[in-house]
Amino acid sequence: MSKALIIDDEQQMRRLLRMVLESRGYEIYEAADGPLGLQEAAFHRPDVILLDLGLPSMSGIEVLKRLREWSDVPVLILSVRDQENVKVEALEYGADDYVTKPFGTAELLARLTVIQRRRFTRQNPEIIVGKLRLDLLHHEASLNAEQIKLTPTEFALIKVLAENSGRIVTQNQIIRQVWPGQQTDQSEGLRVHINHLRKKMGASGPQIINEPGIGYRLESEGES
Amino acid sequence: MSKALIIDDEQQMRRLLRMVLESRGYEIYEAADGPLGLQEAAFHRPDVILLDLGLPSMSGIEVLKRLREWSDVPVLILSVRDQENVKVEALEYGADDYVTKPFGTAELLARLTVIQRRRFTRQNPEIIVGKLRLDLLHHEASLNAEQIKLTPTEFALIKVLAENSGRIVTQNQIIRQVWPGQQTDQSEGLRVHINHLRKKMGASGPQIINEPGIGYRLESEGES
DNA sequence: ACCTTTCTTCACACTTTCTTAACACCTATA
DNA sequence: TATAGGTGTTAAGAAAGTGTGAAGAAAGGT
Repeated sequence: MSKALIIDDEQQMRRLLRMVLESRGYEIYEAADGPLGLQEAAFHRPDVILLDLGLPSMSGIEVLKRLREWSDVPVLILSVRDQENVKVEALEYGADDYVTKPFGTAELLARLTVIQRRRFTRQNPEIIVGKLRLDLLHHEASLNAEQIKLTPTEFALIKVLAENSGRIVTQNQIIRQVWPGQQTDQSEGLRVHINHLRKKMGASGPQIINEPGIGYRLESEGES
Repeated sequence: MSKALIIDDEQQMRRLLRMVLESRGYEIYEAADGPLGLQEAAFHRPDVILLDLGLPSMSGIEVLKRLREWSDVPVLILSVRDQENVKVEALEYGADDYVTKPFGTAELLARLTVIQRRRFTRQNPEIIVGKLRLDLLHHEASLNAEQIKLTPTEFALIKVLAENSGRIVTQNQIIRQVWPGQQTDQSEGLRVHINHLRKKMGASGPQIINEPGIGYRLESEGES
């Protein structure tokens, strides 16, 4: 049975979510604000977290940030309409998906299933981009079936790029996921690590393309 | 190739749907009543199900209910006019959309595409104006599903226009949002960036219309 | 404590993007 | 037709962003 943690300050919303999720067999924990939510997350180790962005005392973003320093639990964001910027920020900090209030229960459950399945497949997990293969379980990378040695930072970096292969990943997205809970400007170092990765991957594997002023994009070798 | 399952008791309707969908490259399975439909769904694992609400022996709602106990496959409801209550009920039980008989094939195919895409793609914050699509998370822009490369300033500019598409945005409004905290007169540069955007978007996408003395307006290609 | 590995910082060359400026154009008005 | 205000277009210098090598700092293992 999956455990779900609901972090929302409105009791009515918590009750609704509890009903919907319990009917699907979830075991429910609730928290009315951010600090409590983090506490519950640490204690009960839920399999998925539903996080409201409009919390009192501590913003949802802040909760997510702290959470991501030590946990990879799937997080579904609950937001109201017209918070586009905040939603983008939440996804950059590693939220998995979001639904907009008010939402249909069918949509909510579908998204929950999807993000949980995504994490689950990552327990025996690998990401493949062209000739590059990342073994997330053993933190090993191979190119053309030949193993290449990556440092932890390099691995975290290529992982972010590979998860979004073909799409641009902004520098903020990268930095927030590779160096969680860091406030110093890391964009200096980012360039260096990108440089190292390019050297190790060479010309035969996927290419790390720079989009000036925005970020980077991992492109499978075969594509245009 | 996508697999589609048709659950309908009228043979004539099944034949019609099969023709339409096969011409679109779907692989078709059929079932004449609810129990058979569930069986086929479990066995073939279709990518989408077309479900008639007026079934004998087991109602469409009942089929949907049972289906949703173990599957998240997108379901398109086929209903006749004057079944509003049933349609609402179907949506509450997790149907994705419905069409009313008799329906046009174009509408049917369009809805199928939409609900399938909705299931499998992660929802990113995006703005869509006609053929133009802005992905706010990845800072990507595409026109006719083809990616176009925009610089950061260009992206910020088209974003402001797209958020207010159809409406006039004054030059001051634009400048304040694209160059926040700037006091030097930026209206010189604005014209240049507008020019670049027009070139990159060409004649097929939305048009940037100038309203002399006031500002600009983004107009979706189809409108007057 | 030592050595090794990894990370960060810095300097500088290079590339892309932005801003500025000049001028052509378009439209309304006298 | 002349004039003026606003706009479209182009080009070039300025600014910002990026690639790269190396060296010092930090972390980890022995």
